[in-house]
Amino acid sequence: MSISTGKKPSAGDRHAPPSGVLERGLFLMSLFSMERPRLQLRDLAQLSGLDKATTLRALRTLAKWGYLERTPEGAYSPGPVNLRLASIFKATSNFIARLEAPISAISGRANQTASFFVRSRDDRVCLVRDHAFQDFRYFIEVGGTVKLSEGGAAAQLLLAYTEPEDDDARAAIRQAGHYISRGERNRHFASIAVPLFESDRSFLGAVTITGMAVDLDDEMLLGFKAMIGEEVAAASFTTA
Amino acid sequence: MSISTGKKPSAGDRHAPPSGVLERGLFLMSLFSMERPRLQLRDLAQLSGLDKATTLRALRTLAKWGYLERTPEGAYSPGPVNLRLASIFKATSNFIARLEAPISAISGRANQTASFFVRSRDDRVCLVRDHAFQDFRYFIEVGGTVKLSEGGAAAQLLLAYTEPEDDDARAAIRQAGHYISRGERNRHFASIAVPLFESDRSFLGAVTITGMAVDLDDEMLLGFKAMIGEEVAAASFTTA
DNA sequence: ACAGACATTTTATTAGATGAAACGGAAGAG
DNA sequence: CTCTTCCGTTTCATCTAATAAAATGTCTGT
Repeated sequence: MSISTGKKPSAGDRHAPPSGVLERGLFLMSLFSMERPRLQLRDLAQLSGLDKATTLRALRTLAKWGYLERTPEGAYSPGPVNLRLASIFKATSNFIARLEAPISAISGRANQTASFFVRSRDDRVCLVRDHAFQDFRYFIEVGGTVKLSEGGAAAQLLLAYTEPEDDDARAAIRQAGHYISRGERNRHFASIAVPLFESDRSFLGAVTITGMAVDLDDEMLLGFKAMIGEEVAAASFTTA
Repeated sequence: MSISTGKKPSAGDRHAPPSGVLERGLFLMSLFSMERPRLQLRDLAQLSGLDKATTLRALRTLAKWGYLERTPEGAYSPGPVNLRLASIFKATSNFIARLEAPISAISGRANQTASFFVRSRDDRVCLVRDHAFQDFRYFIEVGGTVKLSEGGAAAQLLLAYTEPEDDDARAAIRQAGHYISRGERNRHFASIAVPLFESDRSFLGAVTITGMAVDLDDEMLLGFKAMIGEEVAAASFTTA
C-alpha cells in the first residue's frame, strides 16, 4: 500500500518503484553500477523504495538464475549469466568485436579515452570503451545509456546522422564529418566525435575521443580525426 | 490453467515453465543462446510453454529495460544492458580481466580451446574462453553453466578442490595437481584441467585445454600442464 | 546480558497476473 | 482480386500469486 498511496519521504526514493514483479526485478538490477557493484538487501530495499520482503523475494529469484550472486558477506552483485547474455549480444551486433582493437589503438595513440556510441531510440549507448590512463569515473560505462537530449559530442553527431528531420546545424555537422564539444555535458571535458561507417557506407555510430578540456585544444582534437580514420580502416570501417 | 493442470504435449516444453512473473521473464532470457540469438514471439512462447499474451507482456518489459531489443524484422535478441551488467560483473571478480591474456596465450600455444571455469553452487561456469581455430559449437559459451554432476575434467577438478566432503579420488586429484578426462562429457573430446590459485594461494577455479580425442593423447595433454603454469604465472597466478 | 542492525518467515488481503478468445494486418495461394 | 494462413496484439472475466506489516531469527559489538 505504501507504493500506490502512502508516501515514504525516506532517503533514496526519487522515483516511485515500478509496478509489476518483472519490472521491479529489472529495476533492482539497474541499481548496480561500477561505483556500487555490491549492495545488500537493506540498500536495495531503500534505493528502490520496495518493501524488504518484496526485495528479498526478487533478489532470491535473480540469484537463483545467476543474474546476481551473493558475496561471502551476504551482499549481492551481478552474476555470471550477464556475461553469457553480453556475449550473445555482441554476437548479434557483429561489428562490436571488430571495433574493439581499433578503439584500443586509438585510445593508446591519443593517450585519452576512446569510445564508440550508437543511437538507441532517444538514448546513446556506449558499446566499446578504452580508458588509456585516465580516471574513468566520470564516464559512462560500457553498456551504459545517456539521453541524447543531454548533449555531448557523440549525441550531436548521432542526431546529425540519424534524425529524420534535418536542419542547418545538422547538415553542417555532416558536411564537416566531425563534431567538437567543450564542456557540453561536463564542464571540464572536451571531445571530438566522428561518424563510423561500415564498408558498404551504412552508418553505424560515433567514435569519440574525450579528455580534460585543459589538455585538449581544438587543434589537437581535430588532429585526432585522421588517426581515427586510419585505425578503423584497419578493421575495414570508414569515417567518411 | 494449462500450466498447473493441463498438459501441452507440444514440441518444446520439456520442462514446465516456472511460475512467478520474474522467474518467467528470466526463463525467457535463458532461451537465447549463441545458436539462437534471435527469437520471435511465436518461438519464445512455444519454447517456454507460456501463453502468447503472457510472453508478449514479459518481452515488452524486458525490451523496455534494454535486456532485449527488437530487430527490424520484429524478432527479439539480447540488448545492450547485458553489456553493462557484464562489465560490472567483471569488475567485481577482478581476476577475470587478468586471466584473459593468459588464456589466449595458452590457447595459441596449444592450438586448442582453452577455458577457465569456476564453481557456482552445483554448477560450473565458463568465465573465459579462447577458441584457437576449432569449431566452437560443441562447447559451453562464455557465461554458460553446466551441472557439476555431468562430469568433465573441469567438474572433477572443481569438486576435488571445493567439495567439503573428501574421498580418495578427490585427494588423488589434488595430489596430482591435474585431471585428464577422455570422452567423459562428449565421446570425441579429451581435456586436461589444472587448478588456478591466486598469488596468496587461494583457490579460484580450473583452467582447461580441450580438443578432439584423436588429436590429443595423454602424454600431450600432460605436456600442456607446465605451459599453463608458465602463462598464468605471467599474470601472477599459480597452478600449485 | 542487552541493544542494534539486518536477514528471513509468516499471513491475511487484494493488486495484478493470467489465458482464452477475438481482432488486425501482412504475406501467399488460387 | 478474394480467401486463407500465420503472427502479433488487445480485451476482459477469473483467481493466482504478489504484497507488506509484523514477528522471528541471527549476528556483532558493548
